[in-house]
Amino acid sequence: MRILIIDDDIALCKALGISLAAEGIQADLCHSGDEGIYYLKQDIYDMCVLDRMLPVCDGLCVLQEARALGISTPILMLTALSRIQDKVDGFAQGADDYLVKPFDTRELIARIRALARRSAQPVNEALLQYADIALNTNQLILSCKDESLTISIKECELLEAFIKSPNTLLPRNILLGRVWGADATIEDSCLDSYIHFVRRRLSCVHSLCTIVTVRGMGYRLEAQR
Amino acid sequence: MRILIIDDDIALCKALGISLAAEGIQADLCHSGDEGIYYLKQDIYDMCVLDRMLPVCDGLCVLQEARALGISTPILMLTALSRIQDKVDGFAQGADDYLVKPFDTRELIARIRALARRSAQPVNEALLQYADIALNTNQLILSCKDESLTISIKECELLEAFIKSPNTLLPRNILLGRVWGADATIEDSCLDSYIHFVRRRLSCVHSLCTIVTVRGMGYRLEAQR
DNA sequence: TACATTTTTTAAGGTTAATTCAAGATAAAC
DNA sequence: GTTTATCTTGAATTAACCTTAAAAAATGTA
Repeated sequence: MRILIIDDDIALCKALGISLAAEGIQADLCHSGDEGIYYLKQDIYDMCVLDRMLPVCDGLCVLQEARALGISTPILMLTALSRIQDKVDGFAQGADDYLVKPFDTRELIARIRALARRSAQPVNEALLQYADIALNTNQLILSCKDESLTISIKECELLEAFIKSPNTLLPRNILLGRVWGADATIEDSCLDSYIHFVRRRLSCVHSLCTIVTVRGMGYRLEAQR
Repeated sequence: MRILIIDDDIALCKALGISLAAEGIQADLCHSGDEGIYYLKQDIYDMCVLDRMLPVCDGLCVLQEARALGISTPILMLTALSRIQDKVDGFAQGADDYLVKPFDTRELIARIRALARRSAQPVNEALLQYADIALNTNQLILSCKDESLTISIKECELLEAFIKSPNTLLPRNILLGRVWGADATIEDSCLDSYIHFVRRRLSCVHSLCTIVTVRGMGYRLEAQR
């Protein structure tokens, strides 16, 4: 993690830099608002610690300009002012957190961590993959290279069973259990139909995957070649 | 915006609920850790305000359990303790912000806004945009190119849920939660109606966006081509 | 307060898609 | 060649969804 610290108190900056380094956080230091904007424009920081009181172009001004430039780096403001209105103003201008000086370094580090964690884009998709196909079980989307299509719930559950155990013979009764539950009151022919449907889906996206039948036993998902 | 408040101080909760409502923030209230977990599991909140001191299952415990369950809702912790170590512990467990009691309601609201803003994709909280549509959630105005019209609160909240997660399947129960709250005593058909209303709004402004239904699951907002 | 208007909720019937079933066609095994 | 399992197809069934209308609630206005 790389962060930017903008504060005219050079001694404080250095001390902070050392404390953060010990925590594995790289900190770039600068001491004026103009410099700060210059660095922020690089758009390479996970977050920024910004002092409210700076000569010439002050912290609030830096914040405003940064947001106006479309820079969305998370910003934690530091200030000697503890007036509520100052905090409210800071937040209104686009600050993400606010800490009053003097502060404890441990609290600052904890807040930096929390802000960085919160700002990272979450990547949570139930995406199953095998060979050239990908199955998003949340969205019910089957894709293969640049083609994709939506499928039904049952089709998805059946294909999911195959992708989770590729190149493995899955007995018919196991498949029935996975898709329709252990005590389903379903005719065997229903599985036949769905095997057919899923095969059609696979060929529709021109996948190399095929469901091969093992007579008297069940089916197996394989990739050609 | 819909948030969850978990605090055993019932009077404080009510007062907060009223203050937040005045700011256009919907708050669901609950007064124990167990309840809190139950509500958080619904995954319908933009953020959560969590008291550190709760009988039986305390705040830190709720936080831990929520994160262990994979719930990533932003959490702001409240506490009467101002010891640094307590804050550090809270952040380490996955809290996103920390406020010491007694606090000023304006500061809490500012922090709630900051956290929600940081956690949601769009930079501007009032104006949501996707593809050719823009939704002003303050003024309840939906616009598309040079056309615009005013819509109702419920329509707006539903559309807001879609715009915040475009191209993503939103299950029916999630949508019900986002618009009507976790424990709404609402018929499913009401959601049907509002999907219909919002679709009519979208076509009325000639948007390229459509709400596609994923049978048996929910709906997804997509932009044509 | 009474009335009008808008918004929200419910209910009912029509429509469509997903699922299930069954029958004939096909292919493998003996 | 007969038997058996699987494939394919189409039709029946079921469940989800859409649309509409009207009741209920909330809001605004005289």
